Amino acid sequence: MSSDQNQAIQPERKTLEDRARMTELERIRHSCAHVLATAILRLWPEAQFAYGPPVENGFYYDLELSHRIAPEDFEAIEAEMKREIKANHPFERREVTRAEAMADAQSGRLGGLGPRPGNPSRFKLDLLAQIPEGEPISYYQNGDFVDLCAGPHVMRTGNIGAFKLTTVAAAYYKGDEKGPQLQRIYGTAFKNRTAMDEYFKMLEEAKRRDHRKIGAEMGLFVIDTEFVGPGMPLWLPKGTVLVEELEKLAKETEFEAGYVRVRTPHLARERMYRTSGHLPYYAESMFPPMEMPLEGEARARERELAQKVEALRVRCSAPPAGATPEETARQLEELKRLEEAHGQSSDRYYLKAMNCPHHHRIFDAQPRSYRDLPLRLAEYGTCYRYEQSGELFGLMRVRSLNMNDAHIYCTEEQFAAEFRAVNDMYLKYFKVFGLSKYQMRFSTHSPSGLGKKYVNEPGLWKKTEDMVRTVLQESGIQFVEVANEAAFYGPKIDVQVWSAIGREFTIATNQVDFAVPSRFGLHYRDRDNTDKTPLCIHRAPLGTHERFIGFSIEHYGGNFPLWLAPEQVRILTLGDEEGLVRYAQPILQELRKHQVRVEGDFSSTPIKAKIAEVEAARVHTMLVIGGRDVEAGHVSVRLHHGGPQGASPKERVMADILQAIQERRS
RNA sequence: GCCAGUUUAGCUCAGUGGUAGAGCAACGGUUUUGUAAACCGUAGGUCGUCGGUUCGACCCCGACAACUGGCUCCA
Repeated sequence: MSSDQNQAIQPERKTLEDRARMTELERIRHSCAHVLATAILRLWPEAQFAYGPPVENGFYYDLELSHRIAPEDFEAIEAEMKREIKANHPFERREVTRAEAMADAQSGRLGGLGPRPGNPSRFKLDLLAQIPEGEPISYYQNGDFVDLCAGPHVMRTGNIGAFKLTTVAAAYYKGDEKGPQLQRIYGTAFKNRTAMDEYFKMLEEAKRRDHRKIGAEMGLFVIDTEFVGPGMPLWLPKGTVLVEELEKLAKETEFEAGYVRVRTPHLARERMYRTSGHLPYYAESMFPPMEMPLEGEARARERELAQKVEALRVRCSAPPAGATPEETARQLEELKRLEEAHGQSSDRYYLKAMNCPHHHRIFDAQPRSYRDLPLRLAEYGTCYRYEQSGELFGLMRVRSLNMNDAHIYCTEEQFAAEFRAVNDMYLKYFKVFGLSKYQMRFSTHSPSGLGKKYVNEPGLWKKTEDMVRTVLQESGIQFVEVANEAAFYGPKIDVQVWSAIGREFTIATNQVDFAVPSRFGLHYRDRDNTDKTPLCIHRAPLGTHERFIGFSIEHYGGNFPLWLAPEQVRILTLGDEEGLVRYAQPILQELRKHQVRVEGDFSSTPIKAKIAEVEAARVHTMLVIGGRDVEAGHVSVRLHHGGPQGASPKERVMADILQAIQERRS
């Protein structure tokens, strides 16, 4: 994928070398962003501009303006943009000194049509401060509009062939949730009208493939927000087929690769997530805990403890007149101790947001020898994550999810081979699904996050990151390395894929964990009769059912290969005459006997109508049976989206269907 | 969570300050057929929820919820 996609996700300063590599189309779009700013300033001269880069499908400009720009404003803005393009102003580059740039920013000239006294260009001032000492500072000017910009641009505004504003959104300045929120105007631009029309046609097609639309059409899943809750899909029978076919594939693949399966509950005590270290990092994303009533003695003890704490609190907040400072300090100490004990004695349960701690406890449930390693524990575990409401998105981002999870416990020596095997498993899956557009992202820590976002083990970070990098390089896998995106317990590889709509998703993950096993005190007895802590690899090549199926729906446009199709075969008779039904019925029975998902339509409905219905339902194969077929011992095959395939002996057709399913033929 | 928009029948959508329509789907009939839609009929909605303005609200205003497009986050 283009580097702009990454820039959009992770806005880092482009280097001058990056900029020099900007394609013609990117230059057009970047220039169009300047033209957009020019137009907005004509309408609202006080607007303040921040970033205005090209992105994968167009460009945007972030701005601050008291007027809320709405799509109704687009017409007026586009009219101004057209004027600027028609004027065909050249984009003139000028290098300036830092002092000059600061002065122009102060006067409001930068990112404006002229000086704006009392309205300094505050974002440009901030951007200036980010330009490293010694790097040239440049302006680009088109007409009256002067912007702080390293370029490059097209020669003239007239070189922007076709453009259109698309949406308005909010964006945080520099992506910081706590920073100021700006208005972001998105648009797109192309060399000419034809290219732009093609793009919008593609968007239309993408909309048709949207997994939410197809999911409803095909009856795959529903999200019942009223009774179940947002982000918690219900799998309908046809969607459940997809879930179970995926599980079958995963179980077979993992079995072959030496995994063993386990099953764990959906809940665990608070202690689990305190020990794992997830709570401090992750509490926001977990459903709030369930407080369990205590019983018997525990309850009496708890009550006594609560009283003691309360009494001590009163005494500490208002010490008696004669109390010495030592006494007060001692009581504060005591209060702290009791409060802690009080907190620990409560009985809280959390819905699990991840399976690893449960698996760690399984590892610890039996004594382990180096001979047991690598131990690969696999589970399709159900997890619950309290994602922010604005994050929820069809099947792609949900609150209840089924992970294709496994944890591999291994020695350092085994690590490389195991990690490589996991990567190979990804590639194997991608082949089954015909996924060719993907990118491996190697996420590392950042030293500034140590002790906050990341466990404070600089040495281990370096060591494991080196190990992963080496594996990737040795196996010749293309990857990009991204700093400051690791898990809190170690570096990871995420596999990004792009849906038909061009949306980017992390579909799979492969993570190293050097921290949590030791927190759980996991160990194995090594050759030299000492206890050692294993390394742990967290991996989920198929991600979650929810996301993977959501993605597959869009990938296939709902036209699943035979092995995955919710309804694989439908048998259609030409009318409901007894002879036809008598011939068709045993074919249906025979296929069912072999676990084929087959239905029959032996009604009197006209054949054209039956076919129309089956095509709309996206059933993979149709077997049409009329008088001619009965006479010859044939069935007429028709494929969804493939049209009539002619008549063949029924035994041969059935055998071929079974084989295609068995091979998971694409 | 933040910004903007949307919410009318199962689905796709009309509609007006004076208490709602179409097509498809569903259901009941008729129809007996060779590869994407045969005909007739029936039923279906306190117009997202709650509150306000009004003689009167699906329509105007407000709050909330869900969804959509982004941002932040992420499997």
